[in-house]
Amino acid sequence: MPNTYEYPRPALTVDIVVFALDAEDLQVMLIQRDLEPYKGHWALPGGFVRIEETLEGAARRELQEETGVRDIFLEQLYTFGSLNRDPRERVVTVAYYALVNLEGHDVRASTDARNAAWFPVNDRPKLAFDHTTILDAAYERLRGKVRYQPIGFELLPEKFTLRQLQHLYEVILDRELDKRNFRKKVLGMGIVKETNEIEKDVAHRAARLYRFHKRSYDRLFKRGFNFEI
Amino acid sequence: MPNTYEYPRPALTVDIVVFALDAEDLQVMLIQRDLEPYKGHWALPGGFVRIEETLEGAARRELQEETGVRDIFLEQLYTFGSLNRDPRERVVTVAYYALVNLEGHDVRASTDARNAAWFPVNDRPKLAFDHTTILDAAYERLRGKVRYQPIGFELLPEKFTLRQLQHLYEVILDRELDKRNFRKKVLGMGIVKETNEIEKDVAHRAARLYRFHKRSYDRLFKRGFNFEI
DNA sequence: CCAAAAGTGTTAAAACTACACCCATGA
DNA sequence: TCATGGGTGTAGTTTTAACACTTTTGG
Repeated sequence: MPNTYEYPRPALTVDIVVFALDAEDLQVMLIQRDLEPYKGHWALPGGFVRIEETLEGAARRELQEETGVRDIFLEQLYTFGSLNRDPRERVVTVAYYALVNLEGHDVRASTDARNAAWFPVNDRPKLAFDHTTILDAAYERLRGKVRYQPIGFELLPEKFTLRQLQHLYEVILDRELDKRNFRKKVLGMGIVKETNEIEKDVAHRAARLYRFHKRSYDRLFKRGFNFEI
Repeated sequence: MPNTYEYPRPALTVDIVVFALDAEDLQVMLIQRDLEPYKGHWALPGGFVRIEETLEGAARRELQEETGVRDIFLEQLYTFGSLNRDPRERVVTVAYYALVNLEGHDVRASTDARNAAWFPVNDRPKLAFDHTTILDAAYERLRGKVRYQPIGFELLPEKFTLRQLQHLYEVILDRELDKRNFRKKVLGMGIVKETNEIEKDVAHRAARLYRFHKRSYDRLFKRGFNFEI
């Protein structure tokens, strides 16, 4: 008999918290459920782990199927296994968080016959299952990690202004930063390289565009350098 | 038919990396396997998650069954799910790491008819499965986390000397620290309280004993205080 | 010519680093 | 009385934090 085991096994799923940044806020992508339980509620994208795919593989597949997003920064967050997470049966979920830049990826607001949409992290609907707990954990991880690892760049287009970068940190850390000190610090680290382009279509002096220089960062990191905003 | 599912499911296990500190080194607890595969090899304590217990519950149960250790600091590390971790079938494991103080807990070197023993983290045998990867990840997590969260105290007895605390950081961070600067910093944070006891049975001037003051730490932490060694 | 954001240095305060000697205790 | 670690302060350097004006550009 296939799929029969000596002892009962929990179902295993992945759920993904996808963050993006618009001009105002940090956003999270949610999907409206079309099945019970929690039909009609908003939830994190996710689904079952297949027997022949890795956890990260499952996360990437679900993300593409449900939101059209691919080739993005994805990192494991935490595994949630409390007993009554899902009213149907025991389900253990491995949660991931992802960072995308809204310009570079064609994140459709609706795919796969489901309703997908961005919500501000701080102004979101009630979520299905324990997804509020998962989202809170992801947000906290992001806030913590962004300070000492240069993952924030994943939320920006390849070329960005220092103002955009500062805005990113201000939104995530939820406090204002001093412009001069911020520039001094970021430029002093030598991990962004200026391009010879400037931003376009702005109604004021155009700012220089910079690019994250992973090569420099990796070199510094190996020497014990501590990226810290 | 019980334990039969529509789709195949991976087995779900927990594995625990238990760290302790002796006078010299950081140690890790390993168990010698008495069954195939990897019979006779050393491995991390761990085992299957039962359908009616949480992940952390499974970790604590296995830890007690296999090593006799209980009531200790335990934190989820990472979930490992690559396809061929286990030669028998697909097994996903949720790894935890634990910190114990050798004085306070009666960690028997052998229980449950198995052979359990401490090994220096930097001088350990080859491990079964992907347990070397798991141990390395735990060690890295410990090194990272100990610097900005006061989890190191879990490796010490309730009352400890500042020298012991400094030694702990030197071993984990693998570098020497300046005695005066270290004391200045730790005492300046106000998160250890001196007791009016001194150490005993030492062949030199006895040092004052201190105690970690969680209350003060929690208060500072809420105000955004950043514990940093 | 106005509105809006770009870009740019200095100074005071705080934190960090390096460093050496006397003291108390038990063997 | 000797060996061992306990305990203590200062000075130079580096890092951080606070702060305001001129320039460029498009509307």
